[in-house]
Amino acid sequence: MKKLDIFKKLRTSGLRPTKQRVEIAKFLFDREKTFHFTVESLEKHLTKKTNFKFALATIYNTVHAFKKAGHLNAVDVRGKKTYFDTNITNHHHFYDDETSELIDIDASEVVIQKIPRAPNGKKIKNIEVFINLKN
Amino acid sequence: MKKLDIFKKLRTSGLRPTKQRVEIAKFLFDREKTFHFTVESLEKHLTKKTNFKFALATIYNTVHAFKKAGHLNAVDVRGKKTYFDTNITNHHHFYDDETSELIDIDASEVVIQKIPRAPNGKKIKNIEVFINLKN
DNA sequence: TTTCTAGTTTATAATAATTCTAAAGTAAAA
DNA sequence: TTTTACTTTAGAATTATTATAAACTAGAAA
Repeated sequence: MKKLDIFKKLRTSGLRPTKQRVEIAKFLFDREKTFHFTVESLEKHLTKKTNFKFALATIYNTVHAFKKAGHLNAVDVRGKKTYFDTNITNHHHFYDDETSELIDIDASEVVIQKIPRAPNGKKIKNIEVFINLKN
Repeated sequence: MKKLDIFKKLRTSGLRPTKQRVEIAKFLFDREKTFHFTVESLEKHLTKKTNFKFALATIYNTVHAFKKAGHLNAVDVRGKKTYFDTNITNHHHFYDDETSELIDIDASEVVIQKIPRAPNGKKIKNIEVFINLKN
């Protein structure tokens, strides 16, 4: 991902490119494979990688701005922490309860043959499939 | 649901039938349709319906014992609170983000034609489908 | 029955994740 | 440059949940 694209992510999220935000955006978006994180894990990675300090509030704010702009997705997983996903394409997840690990499943790997129609005046926004794992 | 069944739910959860627990079990299981609740909403319903007082800790403990015994399911939903479901059969959900409302979908209403196989040494425990709604 | 014991309820404290706040700092417009 | 509006930050506040310990109670034992 080019440097310009990082700035574009920030700009389209309504965020000025400050030092912290640029590092967060680089860390999240400058990679081949998508990945999953919590605010806590992101903070650890960032401080380790950059030697700067990141207030948790800054990370929360930035991540939420990215989510609002559609550059990140939140994933609903059992437990207290919120997981985020840099994969914003329509896709699904394996979830391993024992390790709390999420694994992406490409949308093409899941074919749904039949679903009920949405209730009274509602429309279907999207479909999420969770395949829970055990050993 | 017969009174005996309420006591059976408690017994099979390893819980003595105390006043509070009997009321909780009656409220949860003595109904035609399954329903969804949080600990907070359950507390409100119980105090309104019975005029007793229920410490939150009692509700947490009881609900978790029911879950552990398989009489309740936890549902992963966006947001901080944990939702529970008295429907313990294999099934799916509509979720309405705007109203935070969950609606059951019978397992037979969803047919999945293709899923990927589980990763390295893992097995599939179950599959949950969430159909997110919009207006 | 009454007594005793282990399990229970309760209020409150502790914890954990997240959000808020207000002061000090910084990017970018003027 | 100077100014202004937006940011970062540390720490306080909030929210959901879990832990604690003292008072209470169901059910076994006498």
